[in-house]
Amino acid sequence: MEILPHLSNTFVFRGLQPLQLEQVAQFSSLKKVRKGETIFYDGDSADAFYALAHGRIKVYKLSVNGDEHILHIIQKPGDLFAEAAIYDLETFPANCQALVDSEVIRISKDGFISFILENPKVSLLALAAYSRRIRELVKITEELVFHDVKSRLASHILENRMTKNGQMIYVRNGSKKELAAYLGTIPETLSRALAFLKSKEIISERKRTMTVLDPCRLRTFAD
Amino acid sequence: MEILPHLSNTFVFRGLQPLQLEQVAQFSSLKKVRKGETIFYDGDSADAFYALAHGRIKVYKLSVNGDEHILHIIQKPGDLFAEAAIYDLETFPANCQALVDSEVIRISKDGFISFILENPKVSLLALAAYSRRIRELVKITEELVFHDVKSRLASHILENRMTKNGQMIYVRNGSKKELAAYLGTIPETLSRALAFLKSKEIISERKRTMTVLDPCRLRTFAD
DNA sequence: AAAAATCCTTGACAAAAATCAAAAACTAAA
DNA sequence: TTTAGTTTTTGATTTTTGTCAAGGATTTTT
Repeated sequence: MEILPHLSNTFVFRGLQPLQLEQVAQFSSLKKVRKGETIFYDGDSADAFYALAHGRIKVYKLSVNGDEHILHIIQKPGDLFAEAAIYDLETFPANCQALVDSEVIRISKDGFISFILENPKVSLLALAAYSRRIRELVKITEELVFHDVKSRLASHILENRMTKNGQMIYVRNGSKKELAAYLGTIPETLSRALAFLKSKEIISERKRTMTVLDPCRLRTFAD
Repeated sequence: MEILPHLSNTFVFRGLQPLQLEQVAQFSSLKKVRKGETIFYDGDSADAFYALAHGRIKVYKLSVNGDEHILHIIQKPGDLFAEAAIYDLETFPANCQALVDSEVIRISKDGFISFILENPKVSLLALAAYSRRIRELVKITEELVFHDVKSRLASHILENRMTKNGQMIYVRNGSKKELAAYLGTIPETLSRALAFLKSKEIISERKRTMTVLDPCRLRTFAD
């Protein structure tokens, strides 16, 4: 059980005393999930929440005709998911599936609640985590309402870019279908948006790496 | 100072002991705001959060060209707003303005944090409140991605309807412009969506009251 | 390396929604 | 009540996005 190092890497439990971590470990368990495996379904009874140990997890909703909309992709070890369901909901409000072979930590709802009651400082960390998620979601709705696909793509690239020897690059880690779902559109529309940016020589693309050729003009599309 | 009854009506402080309420009152203050008055602007430093005593408040973002998108309308006394900014943000992430003459309770950030640390049970209530907001926002993004304006309108009516002597009615409390912004669209498009539902005799409208003539068919548009 | 499967792109078209402009309906003020 | 103001509706048009279908490209499997 090498669960402790993973726990101390979650931002809710980071900075806890070793003794407190031991307590948390008592109501937590490590679970391996294979690529494509579902961790929980929309509507499943929610008696736990999860932290990512390593891998890639998607949290998504399905529309009546089966289109999926990705609400959240968890890929940073230590990030929590499904916490929203814990406090006042009986069932999970979305589906959750591993995109690659992953390991997740399952943290029991009841265990966590009694732990919080005994360790009030932890609750402030949890509240902060929640408020971050809220702002993330507010950002998403704002993007959806104010901006078209081109500009949502531009923002996304600018917010997730890295710099590699002077070049501004964005490395896509999922499929384009996934990226499209994340941006609230479909692969065809994403493809056209990308084609547009490439035709204007604002970005270039090779494999999973996009290079931003003209950051300035990309920014004008982003807002 | 008739602040105590208002406090005990907020869902974070509901159920608190009189003594605890007194404590909360010490770092809270009642503020009158006139219609149109701004409570805080996007970017203002966030050293407090708010609860509605009575009135109507909008929390909204402005796009670069001045279009407003309403993220949240607070009209239920006791509802919190601007809490997201408290825990890990220095500034408010949106604007906030009174839609009618209102009274709000300003709750100091520092005061609240020390209070939580001494009263861990309250944090569970706060966490529950947060998770509700998260689900609300998830619901909004989902609606925006999956559904067109007609169906967002239909859902909205169905979720906010009341029953008055056998009739299923929806009473609009803001302007249509406000409703349009809330639904993530513009007044013209809302107007057309309404005209459509009226032409099909699914709803009728008189003043600010819409009567649902055919709940069944309205529901088919909602999903 | 060939075959199969999946993913991505492109085109033609249809639908949804935004924009612009103007008229109509409603409200509030003089 | 008349006027002035705002809000709402309607029409014509354009832009954006989705749908469907087909062809390429890429990856995976055998």
